[in-house]
Amino acid sequence: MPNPPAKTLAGRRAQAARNDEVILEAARAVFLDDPKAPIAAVAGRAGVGISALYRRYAGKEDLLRQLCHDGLRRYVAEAEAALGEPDDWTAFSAFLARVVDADVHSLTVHLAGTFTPTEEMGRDAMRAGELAAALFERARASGRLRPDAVVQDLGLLLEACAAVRVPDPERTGQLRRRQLAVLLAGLSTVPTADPLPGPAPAAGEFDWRWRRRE
Amino acid sequence: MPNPPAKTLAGRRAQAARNDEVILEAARAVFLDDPKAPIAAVAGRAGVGISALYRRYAGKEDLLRQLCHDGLRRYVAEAEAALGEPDDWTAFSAFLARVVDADVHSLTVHLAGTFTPTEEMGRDAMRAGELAAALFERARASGRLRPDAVVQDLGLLLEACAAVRVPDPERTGQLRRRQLAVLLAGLSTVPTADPLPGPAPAAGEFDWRWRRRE
DNA sequence: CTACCAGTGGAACGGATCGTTCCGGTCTGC
DNA sequence: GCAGACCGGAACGATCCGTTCCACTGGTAG
Repeated sequence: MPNPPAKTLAGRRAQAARNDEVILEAARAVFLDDPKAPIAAVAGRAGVGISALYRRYAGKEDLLRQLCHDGLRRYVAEAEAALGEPDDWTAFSAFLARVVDADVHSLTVHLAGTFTPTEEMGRDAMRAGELAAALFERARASGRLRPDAVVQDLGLLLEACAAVRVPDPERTGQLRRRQLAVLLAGLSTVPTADPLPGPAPAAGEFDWRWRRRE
Repeated sequence: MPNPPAKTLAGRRAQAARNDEVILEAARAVFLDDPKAPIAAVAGRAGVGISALYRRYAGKEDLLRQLCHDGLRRYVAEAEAALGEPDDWTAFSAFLARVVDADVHSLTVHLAGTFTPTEEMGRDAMRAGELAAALFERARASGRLRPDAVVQDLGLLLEACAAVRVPDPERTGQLRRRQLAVLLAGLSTVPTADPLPGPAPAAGEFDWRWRRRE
């Protein structure tokens, strides 16, 4: 019981431990793509049976809650890390870039309401708000933020970035960075010299929406 | 028999004509709120029975198609109207404001894929693209647009505005205007003097997402 | 070496949802 | 009057989905 032979490969315990990881990853991918995807889709994506899921989580709600809480913790972690950055504006914009890249917004806000939150999540959410406010105030103090912007504008900004979505996840990331750059420029007082990032959106790149869904 | 008339305007034909309007309006409201809402929700919102719907449309797909096509026509109409505006930048930004206000983006892009489009819609979509490009080029010619912005960035911009959503529709409109102002400022080369419009988002204004959804 | 059982795949079940059809009733226009 | 346009809404059948259940397998303890 104490020590499994080889951790790299076979072993029932090893497979189970690996499945923990694989399932969470699949769940993240699937539910980010569609917050009300069926549980079977997660199992399919993970390449495991449904039992493997129900062995780990009491039900769908449990899984969603965990996923959302993970996102919240990620948000808090990124904010704390950003507060360590000396330059005020850099701390602010880098934080947003990290959050956008990790798609934390979809993970938290878009999954919220599909489960009953725990008290700990409430506390974490409050802390997240405080940290964001701190970063925002530092950015404001740097004088580079429009004076009429408020912390809550970050909610609009993150929503705008999360709304960008194309079939290819990597391309989605690039376009979100571009969107973020435009929004940050719009919230800024000093005109930026940097060009808009990423390959610009191309003609027909959004046509996939017109193809029949599901 | 236990049904009193209770109508303000007499005439069966009049009621039918009124229902045409009421149903379309209800359908717009309902499907804008949730693109895959059940047909019964539209009937309920319109205050009519389901038959009143099926008398007018062959099926759900038919209704969706009509709604989407209406949105497309609205887009084209607004673009044509905007092209009449003498000032290049004003034509551009006013067009976007009208489109955002009418929520045309949700009506078209978000409903696309839920039905098989007609050829006429294809033509209209193409014309819409050309008109948007014309407006964009005029804005660029005015020198007020960042040179590295492209027409397709309008897709990102509209998506960002459509993503703003709170329970109160009027408030949603205000917040979308604010989002649009930030994005336009971000796409612009000259710093704008106008402050961000509308009451700024308030603390807790986005908390409704955390309340349990249906 | 062997008996056991943690861990698994996936079929089966029951409930919910939704598009569409159908029928009985009402009221208008003629 | 009365034919039929028009309506409300129950009923139906097709999915879809969360969860349970069961047979099976191979690592592991003793």
